[in-house]
Amino acid sequence: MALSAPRGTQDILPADAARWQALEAIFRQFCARYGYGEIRTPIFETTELFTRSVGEETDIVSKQMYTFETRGGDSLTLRPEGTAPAVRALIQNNLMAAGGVQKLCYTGPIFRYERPQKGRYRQFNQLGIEAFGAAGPEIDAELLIFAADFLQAVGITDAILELNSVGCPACRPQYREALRSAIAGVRGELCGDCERRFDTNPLRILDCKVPHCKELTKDAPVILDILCDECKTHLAGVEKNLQKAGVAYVINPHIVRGLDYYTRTAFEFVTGGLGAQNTVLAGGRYDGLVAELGGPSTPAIGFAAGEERLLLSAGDNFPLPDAIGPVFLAAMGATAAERVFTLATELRRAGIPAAISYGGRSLKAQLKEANRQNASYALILGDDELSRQEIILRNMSNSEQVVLALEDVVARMSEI
RNA sequence: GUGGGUAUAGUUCAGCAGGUUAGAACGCUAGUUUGUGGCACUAGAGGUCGUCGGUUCGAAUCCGAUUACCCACCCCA
Repeated sequence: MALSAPRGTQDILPADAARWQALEAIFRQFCARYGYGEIRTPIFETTELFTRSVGEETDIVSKQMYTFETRGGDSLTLRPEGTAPAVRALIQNNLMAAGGVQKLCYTGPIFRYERPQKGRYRQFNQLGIEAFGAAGPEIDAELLIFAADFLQAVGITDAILELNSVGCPACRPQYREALRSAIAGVRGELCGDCERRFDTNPLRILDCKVPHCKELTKDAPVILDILCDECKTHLAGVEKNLQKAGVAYVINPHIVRGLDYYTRTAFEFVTGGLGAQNTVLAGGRYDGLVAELGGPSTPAIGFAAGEERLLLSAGDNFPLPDAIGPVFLAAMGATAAERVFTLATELRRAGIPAAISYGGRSLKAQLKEANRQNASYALILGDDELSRQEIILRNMSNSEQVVLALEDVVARMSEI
């Protein structure tokens, strides 16, 4: 019985790896432009890090994390997100002590125990950035410009930026109560899920897909009406800077964040083609988290994006750089095959990608192999048995051929 | 955790009112080509029809269970 990978995981095969490498290269390029330095944190952390950042009671902690116990009895968890580990590392290594703004970026696997579906896996890869120490709206706008341009650069041209403010500890509780009291009268008419959400997460009721729920809540208050002056000013500042940069956005007051440490700016870039998972990149401001995890009170904002979703969403628009295939060395005859092996080594040591075929196949088969490997050129070593020891350089794309001397081969290939 | 769909060759799929040796396309191997890839033609290899059980003289086909994958709900840090 053959084994398969666990549910919700996948192999990234050589044929796809080029896309991943290119995606991450583009991301690193943007990080360099905007001054984000890479941080690599452990794949697993203490469970407490996530229970403290996410909250003890949620479904997230109780059934969506990969938590396990060490032999020594410590509880560890495969990281279910990138922000909390980054914050932990920031605090532990005292990065804020350097003063100014700390900008961190990361890529890597994330683990969530969920039922897989389109664009959703149990192990997936995220790329993300976090900026610590800047409270004003400029950094929000800068980060959104980064995100918008990055999505463009990877070929996602139809993503829409949806922007909202979730308020702050001063005004969000007021909104939550205003919403509850507005809906309380029709609570009995809501669907079962919303009935439950009323207690657990009333803001999510506004996003219910059931038409009747939508109808019941269409006149419910939105948070933008209830924001405090500071939050309003902040949002206005973000919008002004986005407009100056020419970044299109829409205000969507239904964007919510379940957790209390989120403040003010919240956003999602949404797109079609991802099934029910229509968010391709999301983030927001979390001025409360660093202190929540025991660090100095530090304003912060970040975003993260699932790399699988980015590639899925970009599809054929993804700007895959042209792969330059190897030089393929083909042999006519047994002694020529030995010369091929030696010459391939010589070329590779000179830094030139070289491929050969294995096992003495016909010349036709060897050239077919060259084709399969997307070879740019083929070097055909002549038949020793017929004393035709010349080397033919064949351009695989237009079949042009020239004859080379053995000692010229490396120099000639270096030019190409 | 809940619901729906699918499972036949390396891949994408056909076959299914139950009936001898299970098909196609593409891919693969080789030949036509005293050695030169892509095009064409020809031949060949490759499947215990997801697994287990049941009905039947007979099951890829009908029934049940199970597993895997896909999609959606819940959740979404």
